[in-house]
Amino acid sequence: MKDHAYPDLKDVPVATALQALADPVRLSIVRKLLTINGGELTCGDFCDEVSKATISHHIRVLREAGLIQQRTEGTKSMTSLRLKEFEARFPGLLKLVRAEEG
Amino acid sequence: MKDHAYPDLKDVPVATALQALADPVRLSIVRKLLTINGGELTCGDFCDEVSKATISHHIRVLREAGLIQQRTEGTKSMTSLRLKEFEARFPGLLKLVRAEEG
DNA sequence: TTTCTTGTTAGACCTTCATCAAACAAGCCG
DNA sequence: CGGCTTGTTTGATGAAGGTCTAACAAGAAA
Repeated sequence: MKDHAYPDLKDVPVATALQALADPVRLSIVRKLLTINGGELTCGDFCDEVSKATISHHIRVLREAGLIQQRTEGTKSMTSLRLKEFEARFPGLLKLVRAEEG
Repeated sequence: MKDHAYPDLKDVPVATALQALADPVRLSIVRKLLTINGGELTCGDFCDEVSKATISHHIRVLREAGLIQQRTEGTKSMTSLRLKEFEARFPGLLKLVRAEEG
């Protein structure tokens, strides 16, 4: 498993960020990451309702929207939010997601 | 043309608001409304790049997401942002849209 | 009334995208 | 080495939704 590149947040358009968050599965992923306060989770931790292939797809969308970063550890991919950077680029957006505990 | 109902903002999920704003045409509509500082525009004012049927569709999506309100005046439909209410429900969201003058 | 203007709706078309199974890649562990 | 774990990728499928034309609705204007 190779490491993935993730974008500079100043290159991420608002529409991309909004679109990334406008999906129930991705919203659920982000919320899970928010509840553990900036900690790391593996893809497997998100596979409650959909297949690992689907999760892998959504993780990619979130990564390309600048929301998350990943670190490879053995066969696992440790995923965490880019909290400070994302908040600096899109102030208040994550707070809206956190507020509604759906 | 009959008047449309628009939702109570407390009943609008975050995902609905994000999805409404995650489209280039709708983003452009909202930005036009933002530039005139809470004023009113007709559907025709948005028909630069797409047909009036398409605009009507997008206006409906925005209305059902609680972003806009409409007032009938003759054959025209005066559209304006629900600035205060939307800001109260989703603090900072419209500011993100306004910030990026795309 | 007839015509024009403005917007909505129905229907069709097509792109995007969410989803899955299956195959693959790559690191761990016996 | 061979099997196990974890993710990724590919290809197919189906649903959602953006777009248009054409038909319609309703007020304005002549």
